[in-house]
Amino acid sequence: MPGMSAFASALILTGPTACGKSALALDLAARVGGEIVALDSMTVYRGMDIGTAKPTAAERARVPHHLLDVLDPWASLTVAWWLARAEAACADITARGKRPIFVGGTPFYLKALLHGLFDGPPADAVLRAALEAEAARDGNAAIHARLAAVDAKTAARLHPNDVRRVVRALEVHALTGKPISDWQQTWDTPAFASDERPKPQAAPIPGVVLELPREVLYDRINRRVDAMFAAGWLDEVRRLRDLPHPLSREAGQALGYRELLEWLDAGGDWGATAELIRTRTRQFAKRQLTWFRHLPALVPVASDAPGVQEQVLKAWGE
RNA sequence: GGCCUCGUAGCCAAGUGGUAAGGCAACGGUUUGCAAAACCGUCAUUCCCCGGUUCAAAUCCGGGCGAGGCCU
Repeated sequence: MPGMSAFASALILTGPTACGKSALALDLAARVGGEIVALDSMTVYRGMDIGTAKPTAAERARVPHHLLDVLDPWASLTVAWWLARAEAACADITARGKRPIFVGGTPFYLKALLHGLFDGPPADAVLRAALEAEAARDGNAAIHARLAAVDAKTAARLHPNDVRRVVRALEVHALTGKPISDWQQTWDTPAFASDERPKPQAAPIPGVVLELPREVLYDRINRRVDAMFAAGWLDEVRRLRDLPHPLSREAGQALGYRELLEWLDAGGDWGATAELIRTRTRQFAKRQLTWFRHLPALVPVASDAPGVQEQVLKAWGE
C-alpha cells in the first residue's frame, strides 16, 4: 500500500450523518494540534455548502480544513482521486508538525483509507458506456453471464441486477486481461475468506465512530434538514442550477440536491419533497451504520455522553 | 332520519367464489476508481366485527360498527 507513511500520525473521527462529528472535531483538533481532512464525497464541491453541512468560514478560521471546495460542481470525483488528495494533504500537514484528523462519514472512502484500493485501472468512460448499453439491450442476466465466463468467482458474488459492479468487473477484465477477483486482494471481504493468499496489513489509523440511539439520530436528521431549508438551501440549489455547466453525475446525486433540482423544474408538492429528503437522509444514515458495524478497527463512542472528548482521545490512544 | 358508496399490513393499493398482486415506509445486508450512489433480502396464516350460504368466502347474503357523499 503506497504512501502509508503519510497517514502515520493520522486520526479518524467518523459516524452517521448529523451525529455531531464536525463540532466535536473542532475541539479535538485544538487539543491534539490537528488539522481536519474532510472524509467526505460531497463537501469537495464548491457552492454546495448548506445541504452538505460544510463547516462555516468561522469554523475553518478556527481550525484549518482540507479537501473542502476543491472541485467545481460539474467535475467528477472518484475514490482514488480523493485518496490521492488525502494522502497529499496528510503529507503537508505532517510536514508542518501538525496531525491530520479525518472527519466525515463517507464509508466507502473510509474503507479505502483503511484498506487501500487495488492497483487496477481507472474507469474507462467509453468502455463503461458500451457495457451499460449492452446491459440495457441484452438484459442484466446476459451481461452477468458474460462475466461468469471470464470471472466465475466475481459473478458468483454479484447479483445480476448489480449492473454497476458487473460492468466494473468486465471493464477491469477487458482492460487488463485479468479478472477483477485477481486484483482484489487488498480487502478482507468474506468472499475471499477461504483464499490462501496473504492479505496486506490494513493501515493502522486509530479511528472512532460516534454513536447515537437510532431515534435520537433520526430526530436530529429531521431537524437538521429543516434547518437547512430555513438557511436557504433552495436558493443555493437555484444558484447551482443557473451555473454555465450542469452538475456532474457525482455532485448531482447528492442527498437533497437531486430532489430539490427535480422540484425546481418539475414542481409538485413541496411538503412531500421535504419529507422525501428527510426520509432519504435517514436511509443514508442506516447504510452508513452497516459499514461502521463491519469495520472492527473503529472504536465506538457515544456522541451524547458527557466527556466525549476524553473518550475519543483515549480511544485514539492520546 | 332516508338513499348511495366504501372499510385489505404503518401508508397507498390490486383482487368481486378457488386458497391475499404491487408500490412506499420499516428492518437487515452487499459494497475494491459513480458510493449522500447502486444493488439484494425480510415484512398480512389473513382482508372492520358477528352470523349465514357453499366442498371452498376478502369476494355472495343478513345484522352491527366505522368513514365519506347526497337528500330531507
